[in-house]
Amino acid sequence: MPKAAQKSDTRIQKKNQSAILAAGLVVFSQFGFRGSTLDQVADEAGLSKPNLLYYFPSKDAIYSALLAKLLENWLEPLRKIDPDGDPVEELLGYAKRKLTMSQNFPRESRLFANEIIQGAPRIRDVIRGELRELVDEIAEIINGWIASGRINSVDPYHLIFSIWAQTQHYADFDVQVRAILGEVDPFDGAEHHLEMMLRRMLAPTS
Amino acid sequence: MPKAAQKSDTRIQKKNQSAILAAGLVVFSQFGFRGSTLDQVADEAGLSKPNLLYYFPSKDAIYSALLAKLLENWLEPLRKIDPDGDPVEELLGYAKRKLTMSQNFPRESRLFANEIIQGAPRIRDVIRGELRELVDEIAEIINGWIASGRINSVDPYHLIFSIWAQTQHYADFDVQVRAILGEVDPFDGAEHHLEMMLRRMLAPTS
DNA sequence: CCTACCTTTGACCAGTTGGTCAAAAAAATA
DNA sequence: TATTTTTTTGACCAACTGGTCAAAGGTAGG
Repeated sequence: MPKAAQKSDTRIQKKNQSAILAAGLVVFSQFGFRGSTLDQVADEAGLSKPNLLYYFPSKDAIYSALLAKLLENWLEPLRKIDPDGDPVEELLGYAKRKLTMSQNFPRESRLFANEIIQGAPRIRDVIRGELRELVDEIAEIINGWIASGRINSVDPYHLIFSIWAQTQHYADFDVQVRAILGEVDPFDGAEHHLEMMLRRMLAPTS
Repeated sequence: MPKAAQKSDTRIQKKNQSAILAAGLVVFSQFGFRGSTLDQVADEAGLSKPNLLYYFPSKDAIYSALLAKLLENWLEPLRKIDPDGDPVEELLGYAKRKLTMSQNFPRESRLFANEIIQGAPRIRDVIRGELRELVDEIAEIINGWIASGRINSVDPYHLIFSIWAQTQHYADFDVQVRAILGEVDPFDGAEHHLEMMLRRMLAPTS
């Protein structure tokens, strides 16, 4: 590893570190932590294995770095929900942001899915802490909207789950979705479907 | 492996084969094929590794046997959709059947998810063949219901995806769901939410 | 060009992996 | 009980795993 006392990353360091993370994402998102090997990652990054370990102290360090980076982007869209905005548009906006993430960062989604399926050994704390609190806050907001009659009655937690489920499905089950749709681009129909679904579900029946 | 020419499985064979498959399910569903080891499976099954390989010729054989068994149960609920039944009740019934499967067989769901995330190397053909055809048929049925005005207009493919996504989410992301809900049982609210969502979405607005 | 540091690599290591095999132990059969 | 068949196991193997290390090759600044 480049000396800890170093002041800032050199040009080469920046290039190789990001090459390693990019390679790690490709490999880990497909095979999970235990199913991936350093040789695979090194190969994908176009570096030798000892060279990998010059930039990261261990396989675990690469994986953890990826997870950490991922979690930031993962929680962010939730925070953007505005209690003072129009309820339906806020929730719709959130769903669309998540869908766009599935489209643009499918590997990140699969990395996350892999980690959760394996029991979330490295992000248990974040999920039980930060994420849970954040979801609780949003649930409060949604309950407020319901109480004031601005949207239909729904369980806010399951509403959030169903947005997560539907948006991530297009990234995580990409292979299956494309196999069934054939030539059709999944994301074209997905956005329209999601919007329609949420509108019909949330629009107050007055 | 027990001699191929054998007439039928002995008592011991039946017991051990199913013990191995049960153990394989536990291990493979958590770590995927590449992330699992024969030692883990043997340990979980309470057998020695060479003993495992007396019943199954290879790690791959155990995994493939599990996948094959899984695929049967996986496609079955879709086939039960009755074109002559009440549209909303038929779709609701399907969704509930899938949710019950997530509740009772979460490991099977995760095994499937793992396989798909990894690119479905061993079940590509089934997905592109049998599954696709089956979904096409159901899509036809749904389109018929829409044409006759018995349910609201929806894209049948994305409707099916959203049922898959939401039901499987409770099995595949079990850890996350429970971390957020705390003491609350996810499946209680899930069924009600799913039903309400589908009814609001499908009920013809006349 | 020289020096000091940064980067890369080949050789290597101990532990793990999927899998084999002959022989021992148990069961079933006669 | 004697014999045949099925089941189990310990010892073993080659390939692969994550990781180390000393030495070689580059690079940047003086």
